[in-house]
Amino acid sequence: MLEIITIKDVKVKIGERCKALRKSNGLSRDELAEALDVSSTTIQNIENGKNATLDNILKVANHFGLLQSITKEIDKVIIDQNNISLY
Amino acid sequence: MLEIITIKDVKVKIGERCKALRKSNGLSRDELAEALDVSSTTIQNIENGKNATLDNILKVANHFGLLQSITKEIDKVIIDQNNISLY
DNA sequence: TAAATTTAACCATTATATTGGTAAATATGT
DNA sequence: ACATATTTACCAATATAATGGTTAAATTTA
Repeated sequence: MLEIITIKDVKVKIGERCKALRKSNGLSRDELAEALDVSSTTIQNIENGKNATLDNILKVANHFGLLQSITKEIDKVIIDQNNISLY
Repeated sequence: MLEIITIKDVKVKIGERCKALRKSNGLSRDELAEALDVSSTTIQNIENGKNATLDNILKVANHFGLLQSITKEIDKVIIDQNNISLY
């Protein structure tokens, strides 16, 4: 089963995750936007999978304490690359 | 040992990884830039941890076949969030 | 039901990432 | 040593993300 994942797919997935994190923390878009010092339109764009800056994506991640995890996962992605399966 | 990781740290790390991937594939910045249809300045900025768009970061990841891994890691980050340790 | 909140979609302006170019400094190879 | 390739750093122009605002739709709450 070959899953073709596109860049758009990843952006949409990141947006969904940001939205889920915001909801599970009981925040409105305005509240999160204010906490991150960005506009709520930017939050909206991120959540809808529009193109965004790495900085703002990481601001969201940081607000929910995910920077540490992300750092670890970046390292793991490299390891995965070295152990890639051809089948 | 409390490690305080900043947004800048993550951007620098991502840049280092992009550079390592490019090098290990024997590409110059110009070659990678042309392959991704972006300018070599953009590659330079990414590698130096400057702010960039999610789209261009994912273009690099996609070129080296990392989209699949990234997708999985996004899911994992959420799981990590739920199992977060307080100590 | 109505009222309040949140989300969505649009717009003009601002801020900034990207582009394409140049030139200088480093590194690599002959 | 030289020549080549790569990297780095700058710049003005362009493209686009971000902003702040409004309005409408959708959802939630009373």
